[in-house]
Amino acid sequence: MMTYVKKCPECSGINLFHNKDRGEVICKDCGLVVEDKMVDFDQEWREFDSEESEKRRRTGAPMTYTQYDQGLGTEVGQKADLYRLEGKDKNKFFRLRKWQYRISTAIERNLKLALAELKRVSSYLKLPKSVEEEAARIYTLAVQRGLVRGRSMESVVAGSLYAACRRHDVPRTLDELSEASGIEKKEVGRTYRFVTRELGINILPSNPADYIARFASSLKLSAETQSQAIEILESAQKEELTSGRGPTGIAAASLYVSALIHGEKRTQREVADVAGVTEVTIRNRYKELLDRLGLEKDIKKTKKKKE
DNA sequence: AAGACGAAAGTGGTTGA
DNA sequence: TCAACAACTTTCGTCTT
Repeated sequence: MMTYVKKCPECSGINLFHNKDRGEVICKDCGLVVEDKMVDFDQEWREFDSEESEKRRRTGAPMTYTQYDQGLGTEVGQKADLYRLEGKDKNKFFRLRKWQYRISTAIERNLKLALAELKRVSSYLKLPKSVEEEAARIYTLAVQRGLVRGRSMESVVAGSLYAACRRHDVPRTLDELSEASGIEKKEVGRTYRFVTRELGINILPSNPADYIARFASSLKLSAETQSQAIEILESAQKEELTSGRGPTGIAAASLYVSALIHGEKRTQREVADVAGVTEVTIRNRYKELLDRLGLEKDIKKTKKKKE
């Protein structure tokens, strides 16, 4: 079973303590309750043969936020039942079905549509299930608080997904979200900020290192280049070159430099494209990196080697 | 000819009065 | 609510390989 959270969002500590009895995950460093909706996956009974297991099991499909009723809804009457009923029973059946229909409030209908859209976008971006779940949870909360009013459903879906990505350290750029959802980039950003602020979701600035792996692989760079890019990134953070700057630009520049050092040169254009920034930004970051960390000699070294 | 570089003007968002 | 501001983009001309 994969853990839900790896790092404490408050202090970034990794000493997370799973308290199964209370269904909580607690950060040992700062005491923050990181997650309080854990599901206890153990069964509390034992079964010795198939008969007992039939009798004692009482759960159905897992509960999930990606179904509009969290997978727990009741449907009145399935087709097969319909033909078995007669007279009074048949009337009863129709009455019940009508009821069921009326119970579905506007919220539920909205959720049904939205979650379909959410799944579509999520699978387009090949996002892990956990992120999809989180996004669905965020969206559900947003609907309940009436945050969708005045905004398009799609944009809130995109915003929720973006927020979920950030929380799970699987960063996708706003551009990618925008492309997948067909919502303008500004709009996605706007609703993302709005939703996270209104719901009080902590927004830790995304770590540039999280982008490296994905960028590196789409540029087909070696593992060495990749790991050096992360080293460069870390020293850049020590030099305080990273604060206030867009994380994608920094990640892109680190990769660019690292590729130069390893003789796997990529053009600024290529790197800029996968990172979703312009060459100019890469140039600026790149220059800062060379200035503050003595990297010129490393690049020259690989140049000479070539000759 | 393509890529790298840098200047200048424009954009959208944050901040602080 | 408005203006100043920082980061980033777009555009374009020049230099280097």
